[in-house]
Amino acid sequence: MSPIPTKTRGENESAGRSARKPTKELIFETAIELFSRDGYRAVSVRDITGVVGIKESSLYKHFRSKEEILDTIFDYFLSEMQKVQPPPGIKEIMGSIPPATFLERSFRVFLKYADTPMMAKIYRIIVIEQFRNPRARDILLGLYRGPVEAMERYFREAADKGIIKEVDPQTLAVAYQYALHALVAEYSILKSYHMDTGVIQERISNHIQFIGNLVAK
Amino acid sequence: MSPIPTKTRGENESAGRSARKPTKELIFETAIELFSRDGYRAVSVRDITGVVGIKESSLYKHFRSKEEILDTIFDYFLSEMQKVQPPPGIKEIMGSIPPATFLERSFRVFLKYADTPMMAKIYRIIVIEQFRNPRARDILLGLYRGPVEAMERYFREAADKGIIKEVDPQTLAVAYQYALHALVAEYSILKSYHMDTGVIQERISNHIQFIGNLVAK
DNA sequence: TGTACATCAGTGAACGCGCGTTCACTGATGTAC
DNA sequence: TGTACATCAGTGAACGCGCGTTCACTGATGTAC
Repeated sequence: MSPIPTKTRGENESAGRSARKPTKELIFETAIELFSRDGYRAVSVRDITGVVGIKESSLYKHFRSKEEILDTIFDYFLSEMQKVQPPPGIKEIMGSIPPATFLERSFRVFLKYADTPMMAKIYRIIVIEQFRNPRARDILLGLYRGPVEAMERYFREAADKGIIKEVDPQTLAVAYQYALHALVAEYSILKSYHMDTGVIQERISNHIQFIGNLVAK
Repeated sequence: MSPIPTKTRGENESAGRSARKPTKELIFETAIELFSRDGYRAVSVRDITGVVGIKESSLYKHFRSKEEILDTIFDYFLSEMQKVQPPPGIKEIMGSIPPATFLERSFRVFLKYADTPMMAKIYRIIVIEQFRNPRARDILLGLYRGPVEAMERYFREAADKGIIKEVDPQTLAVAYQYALHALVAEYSILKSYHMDTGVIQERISNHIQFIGNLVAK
């Protein structure tokens, strides 16, 4: 269930050239854009409604408060992130491909959902708000721990089945995923300032290959 | 040269029981405390002066503007961070100790300067402001790249001297330092919310040992 | 097909409040003679 | 030792401005009969 219902009474989806996104969606997207640039506190309701093209009082027809917009944004992020795991058909293909290929494939699944303009912006909001907003904190802690646990399970099972070398699965998962996390975090800064991301993308591919080959038999 | 001069005319350092920190220092420390909790924008000049115990107009006797306080905070962070590198006597001891010990020792030097209450708080400010403030961004990018470069040099030289295995030094440095960066970032969140940091500290020690042993001959 | 009614997005004005900064001032302290 | 002056941290009041939210309203649209 999407946290942003897009259809309400009176909207004509087939309106053609004059079609315009529902106002609630415009508020939602504008808030993400502005919050991700300046942080929740620095963006005013008037900033948002000014971009959307409505008066500030109209915003309250769609959201009960400014805080509710932020909550809706976090809801959306979580619902998208749920799609990342589990990697589809992990059990079946695990034994038949080299670990580097498995890691690569898993990372591409992650990118598919996480490397969209909207998710990138929400990630920035979470980073900005992590010390102030407990929900942002919990989401970010989940982004640290979830992938490590998932990768630890993979390394353990793959080692048990004799597919990869016997290395402590948690140690390996930590070295792999925490590094990946920081690499993605740097990528996120660079992208938000439109700086060159070539070097960091190279480092990411390289790291995936390195850990994959490290455990390959 | 400290960005916060602590002595001015009229201050009596040996004043005994009635001694009080210079107001400029109190403003500086209070601003760090509040900015690190809520972010620069969310903290008002009145918030700061209220804690310090002066009127808001008095703040402008010490800082030209609210923004100048933030700049002074960044100055302080950079001047402290300069002390971290280079690890003292790196060249001499490099060959005589196992790589895991070298990494451990380097990390302890980092902790000595970075894991103080004040530096931890400034780090949080930098994280919060990274997408909005170009100085915060540059400092954070330096925290990603500086240590990687330093460790790359170590791995390269150590490999050249036959002290460690021949692994691509940059790949190794990336796996080592980026993971460490993310581990420290998670440690930072946990500490700011007074949550348990035992698990993450264990992971840090473990990671240092893992990479150290990985390249040991 | 025509009419009465319900729904609801959007409006305009206002609310109490806090923002960063300025400015003429006070009064304590240090310095020069 | 006493006096005149300079320095400067701190004050109190005010500035123009923007904040999140409320509220009675308008007017377009869909629904029921």
